[in-house]
Amino acid sequence: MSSSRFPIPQGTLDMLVLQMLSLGPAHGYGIAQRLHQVSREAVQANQGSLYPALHRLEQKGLLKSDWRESETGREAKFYSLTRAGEKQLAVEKESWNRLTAAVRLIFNEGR
Amino acid sequence: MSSSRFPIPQGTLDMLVLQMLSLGPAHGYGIAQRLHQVSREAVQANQGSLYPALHRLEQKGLLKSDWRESETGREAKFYSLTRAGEKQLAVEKESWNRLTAAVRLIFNEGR
DNA sequence: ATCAGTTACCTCAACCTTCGATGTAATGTA
DNA sequence: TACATTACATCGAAGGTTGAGGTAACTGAT
Repeated sequence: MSSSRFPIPQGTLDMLVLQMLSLGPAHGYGIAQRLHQVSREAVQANQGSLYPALHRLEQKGLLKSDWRESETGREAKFYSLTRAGEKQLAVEKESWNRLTAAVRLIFNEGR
Repeated sequence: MSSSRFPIPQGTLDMLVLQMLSLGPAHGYGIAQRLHQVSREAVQANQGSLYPALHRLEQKGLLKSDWRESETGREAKFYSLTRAGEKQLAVEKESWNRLTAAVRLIFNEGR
């Protein structure tokens, strides 16, 4: 409630979704929960961002989906990484690392 | 040329510009140069992103500008941080740190 | 039986930023 | 003369996030 939430920058959500799915298949709602828990409440995936993200990732061939029964016994759409998705995750991690390294340099210059 | 450039995520450029100006006043072109040098060629600010960013930051009252003679003896628009800009920079740094910390958690979970 | 809360999916318009292209103009240099 | 650099600017296209709204089924409590 009170903790000021930072915005998730453009493109970052895709990477986080791919990362979550690298731990195994999950449905949309579950991905949001994983993200929330694993980040210790820091990341709160908006449903209005998450579902479109899943759709475009699937359309790009980075994910595939099928309907299965969820842990609660209800039908849910489970997503899993494709080979291309794994590769893309590696690429985006690498980009992220370069970006954060650059920002670190920028902040540390001129102490 | 060959080094694949990562995109600067939405909102990040503003923070980087503020940070550059926290080192002292500079004109747009100079900010781009500082960014490029300080980041060791990793960040390449697009002029089509940079000038609009400067304009909106000034409009928000985070920067102020005046025309002065540049190092090369030509007229240039020098920007400098306002008090509000300094505060905003602190806020955005804090957000950035929370974001990167969260992403680090997400990546490290499940090694 | 009803009400609230949770699980689980989805869509849409508004907003904002980045990108790449394009344009102007002055200076320096080969 | 011609090209690269400095230095400003604008514009449309593209793309993703947000917040709001909507559907539906299941659970537990009153």
